Amino acid sequence: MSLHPLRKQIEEIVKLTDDEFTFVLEHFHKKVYKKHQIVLHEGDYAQFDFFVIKGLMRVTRLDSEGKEHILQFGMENSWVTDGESYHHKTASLLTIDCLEETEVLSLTLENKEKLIKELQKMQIFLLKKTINEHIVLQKRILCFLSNNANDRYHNILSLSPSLIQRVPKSMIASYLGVTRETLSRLSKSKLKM
Amino acid sequence: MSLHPLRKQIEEIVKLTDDEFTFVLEHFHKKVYKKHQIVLHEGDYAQFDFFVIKGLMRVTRLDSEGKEHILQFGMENSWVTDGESYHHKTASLLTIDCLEETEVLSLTLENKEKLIKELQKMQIFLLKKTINEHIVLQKRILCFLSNNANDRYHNILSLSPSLIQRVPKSMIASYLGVTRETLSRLSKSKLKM
DNA sequence: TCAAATTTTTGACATATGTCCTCTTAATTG
DNA sequence: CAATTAAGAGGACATATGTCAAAAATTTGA
Repeated sequence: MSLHPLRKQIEEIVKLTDDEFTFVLEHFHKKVYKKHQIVLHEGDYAQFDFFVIKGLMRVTRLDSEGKEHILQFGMENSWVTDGESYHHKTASLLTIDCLEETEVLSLTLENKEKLIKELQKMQIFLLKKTINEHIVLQKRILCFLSNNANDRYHNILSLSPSLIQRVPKSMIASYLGVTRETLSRLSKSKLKM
Repeated sequence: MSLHPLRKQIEEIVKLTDDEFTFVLEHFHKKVYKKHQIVLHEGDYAQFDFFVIKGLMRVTRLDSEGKEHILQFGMENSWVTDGESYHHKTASLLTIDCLEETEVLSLTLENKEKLIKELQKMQIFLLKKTINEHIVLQKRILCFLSNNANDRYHNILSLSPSLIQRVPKSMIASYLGVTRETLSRLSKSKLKM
């Protein structure tokens, strides 16, 4: 019998009883979005934090020249939102859409705050989860600081090999901060090594 | 009468009584480090999370070619540590040193965990603080994705004008991910605009 | 205050990456 | 299945950034 993916993630940090997990789940809403569906438009307020059960989401930002940059991919077991808009209730600068049909559990800020008040364990979980995400972001910054495009590409190849199978290389390029042409040429120089 | 800087930061998120703040402070140790002193060596375990009262710290990483990259500056009211080493008790890949004589309050992981168990408000503070730091890191990543060196430089100029006064430009260059020569040339192209 | 050390600037050139374009192939959809 | 769209590769050239060496400016310390 397989554990619910959300429960599995929570229990990597704090153990829950069946009743507690049922209680947790009551704060979420299950939703299914279609491929290409936009779940957060730039300028809107991010109402939800999404836990991805199945599928693939993408968080993007348009720059001043109209170019799109990918800040994050959200695969199974990832959490996806615009943190600034969600927590500070401001207009979002980001867009979130689905690259595949995507099933999520959505959590409003209200329900998140209710949940952490009612169940102390969830506050511990959220703190540790946020700390772990912080570590991941720091590593991504270090990757920008100390690696060229080729190294960043190989880095993501080894960190998320499955992602490369699921999204076009032009999106990987956007995530890495290079053009698709540059990425296309890197695949060669890699072979030389 | 001026509020203790740590208390001020905490109370931007949760209110504390005098007794509560005294209790919080008991979990910290005050330390003063000399200019150039290294407070975390690469390979060591990060024993402390530092809250900077006065002075300036720097978090760096050596890449595979021996080049140094600056991940973070920690001025007054900043928190500085290697999160991965501190929370996962692993050997640090980072080095932390002081660019000025620096006075800090240091917090061991043990004391942090004691504190959040004993005082629920501190858990809320730490969660919100971590969320805010997360937002800052995401913005830095977006800055790498969508801006060239010139724009990144002007970005930090407007975000942290005081930092520019306190550290050599070569360190700003390292923080921005460019060479000092490139940064030096940018200061010109800026004037053209 | 002066000499030494550090930091910044500059030049000449090399390399990495971006831009615009075309062509081919693969994927999607009606 | 056919028609359309999207993705990937590649050429030719432009621009941004890095490298190395040296000079100029600034800071530091005796």
